[in-house]
Amino acid sequence: MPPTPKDGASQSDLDRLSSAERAYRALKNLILCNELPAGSQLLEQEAALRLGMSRTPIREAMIRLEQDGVVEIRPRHGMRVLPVSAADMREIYDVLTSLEATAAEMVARKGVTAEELQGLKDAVGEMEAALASDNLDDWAAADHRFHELLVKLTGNQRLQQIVTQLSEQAHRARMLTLRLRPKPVGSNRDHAMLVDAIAARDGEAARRIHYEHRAKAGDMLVRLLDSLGFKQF
Amino acid sequence: MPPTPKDGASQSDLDRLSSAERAYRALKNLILCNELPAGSQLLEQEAALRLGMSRTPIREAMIRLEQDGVVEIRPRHGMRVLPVSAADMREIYDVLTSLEATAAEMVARKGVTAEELQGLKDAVGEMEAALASDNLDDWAAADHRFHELLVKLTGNQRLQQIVTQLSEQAHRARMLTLRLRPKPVGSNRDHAMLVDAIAARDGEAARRIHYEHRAKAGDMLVRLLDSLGFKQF
DNA sequence: CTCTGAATTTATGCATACATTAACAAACGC
DNA sequence: GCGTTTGTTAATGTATGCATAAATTCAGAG
Repeated sequence: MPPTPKDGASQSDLDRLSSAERAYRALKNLILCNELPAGSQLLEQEAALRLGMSRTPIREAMIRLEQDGVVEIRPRHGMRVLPVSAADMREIYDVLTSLEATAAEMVARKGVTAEELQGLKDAVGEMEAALASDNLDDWAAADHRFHELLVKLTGNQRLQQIVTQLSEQAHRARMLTLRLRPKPVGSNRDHAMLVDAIAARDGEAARRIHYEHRAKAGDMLVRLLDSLGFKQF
Repeated sequence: MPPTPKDGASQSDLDRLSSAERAYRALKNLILCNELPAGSQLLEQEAALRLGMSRTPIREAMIRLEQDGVVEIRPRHGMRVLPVSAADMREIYDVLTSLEATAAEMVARKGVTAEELQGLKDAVGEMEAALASDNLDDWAAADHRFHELLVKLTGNQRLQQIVTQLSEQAHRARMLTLRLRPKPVGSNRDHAMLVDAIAARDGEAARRIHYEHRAKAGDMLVRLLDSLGFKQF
């Protein structure tokens, strides 16, 4: 096997990508990292200059971002990074809660291999370690991996794609509120319980546990965003 | 109020739409109506000629269709209308079942106005009438309206958008199997029961009824597609 | 007859040109 | 001063040109 980097893209990989694809990834990255904050506007020409390409691939990237629900294209004002209000977060979490609870049930009913279970356990372990060392960024990354893995284990690609899209929409707001909320100790407990339910192939319990887990997280985020008002978003 | 047509697009409306938007709608329409059957390929130039515009707006439309999950863009072969296999249908219905069951519960808990409830009842009535007069196309249209209205009543726009997208992916296969399955008498009963549960604001029952309803429909479609093999798709 | 490889065709990806029209600003009338 | 109107600017939507690279075809060797 040639030396293939497992994640991200190597230089040569990036090279062979189309400009439109590079533009899409670059812009999405800027947005998800809050480097282009909510409300920012970016003209096609500006983006083209910034990324060193012509307007055409930029337009194509913007169209995709608009369908992803992270920007809005306003005919004479370029693309505008969409703010995520408390109401938006409510919508997103209502759907995420439904889908991930279903995912948990599906995975529990179907059963998982020892390695797959270990993957979930590893993520939980990382979350506990991160929490012990007070590293919230690491915790968020591990939490994200856990949820991502759970959904992946369903094998349902549409489910994966939709959950990813919604998670990305919520990502910026989640990052901004990461340090404003109580330490997620309950979260780790929930995840451990879910892993047990999956190991026991108890679909009923898995659904209930994960449903409560996501509902709690959603309520907290919505309340936080509400209390923040629209200072950030 | 100026004479605004309530649905569809008037001539002048169509006129003021961008070519890219017209291309998107036209192509999507061709696909959903099976005029471009699954597996069809269409080059940019062909589509441009067909719709009387240049390749640029066609490209933009194709990009959107690809993100909608109805076509695949294959670099030297134009766009290809994606087939919907039994496994795809399984994926789609698993997600739809989860989301619509949640929608039913949300709507029941929230409660609906008399007019909204009547809208649901009207759709059920149309389905019964269509079934009585053996008009399956009308039945399918009314069924679609019922499900659409149910989701709309949640007020969750993201939920609506996702359900619409999945329904569109499933639409062609559903149409093809419409006449191959037993008459949907149970379906009408399910809908009537759901309406009652919503009227009674019984979220629990609403979820259960609609979950079973969608699960049944999904199983039937998957079995049908399986038995068809890949003749059509 | 089959397989290989080179030449040709052609669809695409991107850049660029251009017309359109919305946003902005300045000037004018009230 | 203030509202209106007109003129200007500039961002977009679409068309088009062009280089690239993939697919196909055809020829020739085995």
